Amino acid sequence: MNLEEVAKRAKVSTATVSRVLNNIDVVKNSTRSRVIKAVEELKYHPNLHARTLAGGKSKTLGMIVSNMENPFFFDVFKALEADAIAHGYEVVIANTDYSAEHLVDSVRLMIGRRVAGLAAIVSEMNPRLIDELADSKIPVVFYDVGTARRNISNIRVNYQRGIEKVVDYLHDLGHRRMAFVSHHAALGPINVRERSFVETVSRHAPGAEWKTAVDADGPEGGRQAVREILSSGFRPTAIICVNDFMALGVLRELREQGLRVPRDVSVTGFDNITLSEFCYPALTTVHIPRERIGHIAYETLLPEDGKSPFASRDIQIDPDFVLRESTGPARKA
Amino acid sequence: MNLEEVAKRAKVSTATVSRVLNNIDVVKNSTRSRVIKAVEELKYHPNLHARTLAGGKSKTLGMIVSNMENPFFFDVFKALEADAIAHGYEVVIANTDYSAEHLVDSVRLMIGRRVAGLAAIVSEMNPRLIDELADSKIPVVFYDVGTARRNISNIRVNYQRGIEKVVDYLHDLGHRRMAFVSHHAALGPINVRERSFVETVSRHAPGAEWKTAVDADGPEGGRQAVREILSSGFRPTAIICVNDFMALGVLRELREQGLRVPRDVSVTGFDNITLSEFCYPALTTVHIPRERIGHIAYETLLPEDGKSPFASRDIQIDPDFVLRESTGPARKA
DNA sequence: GGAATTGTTGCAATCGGTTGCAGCATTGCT
DNA sequence: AGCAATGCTGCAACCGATTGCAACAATTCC
Repeated sequence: MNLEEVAKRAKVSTATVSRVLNNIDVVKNSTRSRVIKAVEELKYHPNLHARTLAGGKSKTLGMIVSNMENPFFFDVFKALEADAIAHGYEVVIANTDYSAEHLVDSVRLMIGRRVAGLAAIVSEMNPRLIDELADSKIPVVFYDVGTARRNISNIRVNYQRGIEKVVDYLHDLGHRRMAFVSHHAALGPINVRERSFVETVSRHAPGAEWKTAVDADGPEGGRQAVREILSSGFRPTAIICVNDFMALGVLRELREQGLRVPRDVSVTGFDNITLSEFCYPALTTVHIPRERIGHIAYETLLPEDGKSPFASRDIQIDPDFVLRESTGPARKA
Repeated sequence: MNLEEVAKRAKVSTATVSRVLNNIDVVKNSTRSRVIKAVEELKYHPNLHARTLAGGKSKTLGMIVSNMENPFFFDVFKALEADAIAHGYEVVIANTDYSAEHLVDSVRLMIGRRVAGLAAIVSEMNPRLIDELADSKIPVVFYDVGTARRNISNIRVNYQRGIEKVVDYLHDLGHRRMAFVSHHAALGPINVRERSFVETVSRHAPGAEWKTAVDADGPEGGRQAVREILSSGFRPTAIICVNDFMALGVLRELREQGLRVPRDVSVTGFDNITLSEFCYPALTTVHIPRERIGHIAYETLLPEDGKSPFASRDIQIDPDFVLRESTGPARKA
């Protein structure tokens, strides 16, 4: 079922059918309706591959994320997609599950698909792979990885500042034994958060003891991390989590172990995902404007007409501290 | 950057390059390595559209879901994707947000993309649209909507049975005033769940009072639904939620209103998503084997070699009751 | 009424690959 | 050495669209 069959049935050329389908308004009304009739009768659906191949331009955006299960990524996606759809684009997403291998495959796939733009919201990326993207000429926007270049823009959040706000706040409440729970990604912003934690503690909370634990991203990972910390004998009065998603599991495990939050232990998250407000107790966290990030990503990849087609940008975002119920004064020993 | 340039550089024809790229092992080793060298030097990435167009077959599966934000759908996706990737396929997903319009667009897009198979995990679908899919000849598997036909398979869960188990259990605990919280989808399985609720209450819990409330799928919707119920003056001793995702919001709002779960009110979910175990209190719910559904979907669309290419199937799944901490005896008035 | 416009439609090249078939180069066999 | 079998590679048609250009048709204008 292709253009030709439709053309035959409507007794016109494929060129005319194509024009009708693309709303090019030079076609006579009577012809147009004949074509439309044929299209419907044959239940014809244009072949997207042929279309983008012939047209030379793709109407799809790509998005690569580390862990779609974590609502953080989904929220960014949702905003990006809304903008895309509003402008007649679609967005295909790829989930790497923090695997470098999957990431390579996903990037190659996106290039192969000749996407009109690519948003990579991943915590790390091999420099060689970044080069590959740079050479592809595809407009790219990274979230917190790599550096801006000709065809690559960058959105970054000041994690350092976010963690400082958290540590400062806890230190003021008297906390002197803290734990940091994070996940596997060895490089990139995650490590930035961990490093920030260590540095900030030694600078803003001198003399405090601390410990870090690492497990998979997600509630289950958070739970495991807490088990690891507690079974080591360390008894923190505050647990700082690399993100809210893991914090959910931390809360759960503390409850299981009979520790009250925040009376016995304070817990903080990061990101301010919707769930952080629905868990118990509601999480004190740091707000990352995910929706804004999604919109910026879109606007960066596909600027409104009038502006230059694609300009490499470097955008900084300063996160805000969000106080809820999972934190309180440190318990006296 | 295309095959021809690579061919020129390697001093061979495009046919040979194509053979090398597709691992067709008739190419002489020395030639092969010359081609590979050229591919790498030029950082060539084959055009996916040209490839599927010329090859006639697509290596991608499509999946359409109602609400990717709800972990239920993500879990199904994850299992499906794992199988797909293991067999060299990729899967592109479309999110309809419960919008019939988006659904139509998504289906058309998938057909246009000539996917090798399509999994539609949505709660409702216009019969005309189903026909469109049927005519497309694309292997399709529905989850709980439509009926099996030539190229359409069906996986369905016995909701009726699931709800019965919940209502029976609550009735045995003495609950006589129940509320049902569900979301917007007007037709399909959601309504099945609601209808099941009403029928089951009148059959298994004769004389019980009940009320239903509807809002958006998700924690926020659950919260709103509870507000609606309580502000109407109705004071249920048990709230049955159409799914766990909404139940999260129900728990939160009850807490806010000073009602203890399960002492004052019992709450149940449906699906048994991971979060149902991490919220407080952990949810009593009904387990839907999402992972299994994903695997079945894959296996149905792309049967292992040896079996017939695609056979229309109709699969039934019986859900299990999962007892946790959010339910208890009805409070005496 | 005939020339100049303007409106509609078709021809055919093109996008970037895949693949059946033919042909040249080797190698094997007698 | 001569012929057949086999290995490797290239030619060219094809996949299903888009689009510049030419051609024909319908109007408009003087």
